[in-house]
Amino acid sequence: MATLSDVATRAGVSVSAVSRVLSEKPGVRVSVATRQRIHDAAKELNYRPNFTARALKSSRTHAVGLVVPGVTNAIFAELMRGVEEEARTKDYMVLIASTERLPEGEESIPRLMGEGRVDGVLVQFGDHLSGDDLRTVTDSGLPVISINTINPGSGGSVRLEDEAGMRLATEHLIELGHTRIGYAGGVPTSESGQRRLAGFLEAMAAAKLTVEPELVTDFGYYPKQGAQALDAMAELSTPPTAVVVANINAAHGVLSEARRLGIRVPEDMSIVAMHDTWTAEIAWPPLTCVRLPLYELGRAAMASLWDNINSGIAEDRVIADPAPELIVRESTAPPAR
Amino acid sequence: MATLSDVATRAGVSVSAVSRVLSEKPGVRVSVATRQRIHDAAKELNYRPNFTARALKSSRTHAVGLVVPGVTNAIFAELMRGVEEEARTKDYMVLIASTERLPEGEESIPRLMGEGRVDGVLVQFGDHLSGDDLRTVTDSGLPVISINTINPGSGGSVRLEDEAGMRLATEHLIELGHTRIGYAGGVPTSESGQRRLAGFLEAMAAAKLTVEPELVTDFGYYPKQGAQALDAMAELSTPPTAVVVANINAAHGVLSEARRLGIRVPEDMSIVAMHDTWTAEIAWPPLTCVRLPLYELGRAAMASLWDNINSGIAEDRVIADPAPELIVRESTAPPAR
DNA sequence: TACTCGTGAACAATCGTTTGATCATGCTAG
DNA sequence: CTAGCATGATCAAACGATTGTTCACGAGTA
Repeated sequence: MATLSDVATRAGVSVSAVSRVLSEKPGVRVSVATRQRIHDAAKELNYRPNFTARALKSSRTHAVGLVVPGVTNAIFAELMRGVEEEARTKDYMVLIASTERLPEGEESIPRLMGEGRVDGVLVQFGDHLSGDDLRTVTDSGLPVISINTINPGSGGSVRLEDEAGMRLATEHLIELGHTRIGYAGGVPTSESGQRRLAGFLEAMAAAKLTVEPELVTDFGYYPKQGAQALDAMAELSTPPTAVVVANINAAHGVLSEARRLGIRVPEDMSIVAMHDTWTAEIAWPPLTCVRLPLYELGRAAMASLWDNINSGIAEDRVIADPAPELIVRESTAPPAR
Repeated sequence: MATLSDVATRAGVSVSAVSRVLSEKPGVRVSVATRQRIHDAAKELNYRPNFTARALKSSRTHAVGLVVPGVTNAIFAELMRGVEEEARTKDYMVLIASTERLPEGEESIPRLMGEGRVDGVLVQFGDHLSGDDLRTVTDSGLPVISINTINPGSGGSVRLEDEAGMRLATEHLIELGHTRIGYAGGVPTSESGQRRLAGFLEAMAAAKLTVEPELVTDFGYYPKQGAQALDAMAELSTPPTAVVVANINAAHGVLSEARRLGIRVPEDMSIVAMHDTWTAEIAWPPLTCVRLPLYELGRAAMASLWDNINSGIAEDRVIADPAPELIVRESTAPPAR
């Protein structure tokens, strides 16, 4: 690990000269000859600036934290891919902090943030992460971008067109001729969950369809909770002929539970899900989904955080490009008659 | 962000006193009174040691890099979960570096490693990452643990019982009565790929079954390549009645291609796959798999790296606990007769 | 009284970079 | 001939923590 002073010695100049030349700031007065010698020496020694020293001096770590509920999740993976890629273009690194299975009293988030490890944080709140945790984060004074939740405190946010997406999904079922439509939503405290429900209700209202309370569930976004939702609906005297599932992971649970209960999809029941990950295609039947730009959401989140870090501006952005798109596969069909 | 000297001022002592008290090294001589004042001051100011300063002084960043081929991958996710969790117990953070879609000439890996950002690196080589890249990594002088590949240079490794796993998968098909069994493997340059193929061949040899060369393919571990493999086998005058797929992701591709070609699974063809991720259950039919301890592999990798960082010892470990296990679902059945 | 020794705490150097201030040199202009 | 100035480079002070060394003080001993 060659240091600046190693290079300086080899080139026969001072460390400051080396630093200035190598950092290529405009307006430094160094002769062509020494410039050359410095570059040569640096190359010969394979010099790389020490990140910790740089970070200490400049109080910039060129790293951001990404706080997510869990990593074994295709939705998260897409998001993360976007974050990663955008970070690369900005010359940033990404530190993952999963809140999955956090022992109580766990300190990893405050530690991540309080010790100057990162220049900012991207937070995607899952069901089990509350506003309190968010406060811990925002109170740290670090730039924070929250993903899919409008940040109540300061700090910006990025989110998707959840409402429009759900409307699209619901309209698809309505167009197919369904009138008794169920809704399997996320936990009611989640903000994006509320937006999705709103989208569903809007579409139903626009079609003058009634929404019976027992057809609206809010167990959560995971496969097991999707299964729970289906159980609840299947128990009804007249189950719905179609279900809008607010999350594709939950939809996978709905699908397996349907199989277990002998409900044929889409013959007995149509399923349409929010988010289009690669798992939609391997499911049986392949899931009809509404594709929201998760990858772009990740990129936008990182880009916003970068802006926030560098200029302090914090906005709430809605990622609407590409627009929500219905991907029709084989889990939806007209209702049996 | 309170610093040591802020605390020192408030407690009316020197920074060194504060440092010694707060770091709780045994054998420091500080009176109970000042000790108390220091602790109080630290608490009041919510002092947290600055990570960059600490790292610079101690040349320990308490962070490791995790280099993986891609993040949108259930196998990787399991692995990463293990790494994460073990890292947490060791008070380490994980920096993800995905080699997916790396622009050519991309420098992110050498940068990650060369700049003193991390204390060590975990590398999982995908198909498109060669020994050359590995050399870049090992040459940096940093502790490296390679995952699922025995490191040709120095540095330790952790891997799974690929051979035993494939034997288990193959024996399952043999026991069901299959004799004409195909093999859809990974790219031949991959070391774990070679071990898996060996396991398959061993099991076949032990059952005195012949392995026709055209039934052994090596397109790769991704869904599309699984589909390719099936295409190649379906074209044969007498296709196999069962296929061992060396990777579950490829198996998903096999399944959809089978559907496209009108091959019923398991009636016309049985499929057994390596690795058991949550996607196995959402597939149709649910995939019979061999479960290898991916999560434990991740934990072991991180633990090994930690050992390597702290004591310089580098071993090649095989993670054999829990042992490979066959999970029978619905993609395998006796051959039609 | 003078000396040693233990105790509790401060001093100061260091890690590798960055950057404002300073300095030596040679040249031009008055 | 010298003040003034642009040029090219060095000096030195940070950033925040760690740690070997030194120092002041009082108690114990000869």
